[in-house]
Amino acid sequence: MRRDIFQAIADPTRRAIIALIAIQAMTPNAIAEQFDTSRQAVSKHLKVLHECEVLKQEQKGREIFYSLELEKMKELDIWLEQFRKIWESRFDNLDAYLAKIQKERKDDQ
Amino acid sequence: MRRDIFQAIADPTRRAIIALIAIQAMTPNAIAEQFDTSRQAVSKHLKVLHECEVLKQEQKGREIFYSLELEKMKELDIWLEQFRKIWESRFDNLDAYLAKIQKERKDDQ
DNA sequence: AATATATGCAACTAATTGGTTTCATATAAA
DNA sequence: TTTATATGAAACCAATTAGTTGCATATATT
Repeated sequence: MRRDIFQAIADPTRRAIIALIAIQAMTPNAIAEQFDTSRQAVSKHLKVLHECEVLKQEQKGREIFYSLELEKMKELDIWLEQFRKIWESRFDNLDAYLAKIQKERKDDQ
Repeated sequence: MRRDIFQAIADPTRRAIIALIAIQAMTPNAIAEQFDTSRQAVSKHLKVLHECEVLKQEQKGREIFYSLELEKMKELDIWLEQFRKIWESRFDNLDAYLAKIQKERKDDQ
């Protein structure tokens, strides 16, 4: 089964769980209260996120606290890097273009 | 049907198509040659990516050139921003911690 | 010790996905 | 004008997904 950060964030409920947990560690019950779906459905999402290593668990008695594994989010950031380079270079081109037409206007004077 | 950038990049073939097209605009046939799947399967991926506005089309005679819509990739970047803030603040904490123990060592001397 | 709470797993289901093959259409080349 | 090429759409299929309900287990609480 495909288990990666891209598949993990494809589902909107999972993205909401990630955003929720980014702020503070939470138990499955506390998380489930924030959604309209059943506790078990949330539990399945947590399983997926844990298998992708997006979340980590910490057992405290009968409770389990899930927290965000920031390193995994960085993987996404790294993938995005290639496009960031492109869009920055396009801005550079725009800068160069603006400088060019500005120079031309100056030359016209 | 859910059609967003997150769902668009969930599939590895689609991510490969995006990366391929980021470099230069390409026709469906040229793209399909890069993959093991059929031209029609690639065509379906292109349809999804186009519907998500990740790709844009430009018709030239009987050929269609697909190119990347960088703005859509920025949407992803914006979503990531919230986590970037967190991990930067954690690094700040690490910096503060390192400064603290360094000071303590100094005090011990 | 009996009961309540927190959690995960199994079995089932409807919808979606990613692929295939076949067919239709539009443009270019002979 | 006939033929070849580029592309998308339709119908179908197997696998996956996201949800449900019911059950099992472990830890607290009474």
